Amino acid sequence: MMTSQITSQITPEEFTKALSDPTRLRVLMLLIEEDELCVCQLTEALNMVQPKISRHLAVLREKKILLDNRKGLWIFYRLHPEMPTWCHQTLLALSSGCFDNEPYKADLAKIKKTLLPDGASVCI
Amino acid sequence: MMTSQITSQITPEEFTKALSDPTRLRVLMLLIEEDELCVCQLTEALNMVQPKISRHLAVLREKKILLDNRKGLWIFYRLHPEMPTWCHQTLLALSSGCFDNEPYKADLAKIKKTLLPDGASVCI
DNA sequence: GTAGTATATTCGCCAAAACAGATATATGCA
DNA sequence: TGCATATATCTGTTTTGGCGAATATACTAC
Repeated sequence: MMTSQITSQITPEEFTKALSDPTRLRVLMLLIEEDELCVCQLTEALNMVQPKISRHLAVLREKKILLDNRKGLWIFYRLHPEMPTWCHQTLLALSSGCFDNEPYKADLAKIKKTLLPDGASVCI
Repeated sequence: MMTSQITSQITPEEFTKALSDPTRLRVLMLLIEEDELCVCQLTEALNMVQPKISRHLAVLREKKILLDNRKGLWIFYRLHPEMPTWCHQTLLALSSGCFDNEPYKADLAKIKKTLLPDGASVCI
């Protein structure tokens, strides 16, 4: 017998609420451009204290918008691969409104600087 | 001399915050499908008291997401024609996540019932 | 003018959510 | 084992934002 796992999908209301915080929006915009980022990279790029970043990451993780992946001491976050298509397209549409403006442009520039040319990431 | 009117554009933070309320999201989803709707149609379709609808419409109007247009006793709201493209595309992406589900499906059905076949709208 | 209808706004209250700071947990290494 | 680093969570406080109810405004018809 096959038991299908019912993974409750995020609702549009939950999704827009998750996007409604400026910090979370900045994180998501970065993760549209970069496959994965660790907490310390985000803390550095957004210039915020670490617990603040972690709390917002937890919100996005609990809604299955982000997926976390520990690699030793670091925990990397990425857009959840099973996120519905409409969520991804919403983020893409928003990104075209973001990257012409601050702080999104500067955030991305800062992140790019912490990435090695071959894509390997460093933590400070 | 030509003086260009600097109309401050909505920011992505302001936009996502405007979308983060369930009532406002429902209104916007309806206005993606219907060119214009008056307050009493929205009040009826969403089954909410009129001041509640009006307050949420005011939020969207102040952010220039909606444009109001009085016709006698009725005030019709529509998506603001000068809304940035990325806003419109964001709403479109969200709509494909909404209309398979409640309450969006039922809201739209209710609205359709209050429209005359020729598109002229009636108020109850 | 008055009356009636549609819509907007104000006010006081309450709950959700963000915050700073302190602390806890997990991992790696000596 | 003990220590250092990265990240998560807890706690108490403050801010934000939605709500119901009452009231105000705008328009139409008489």
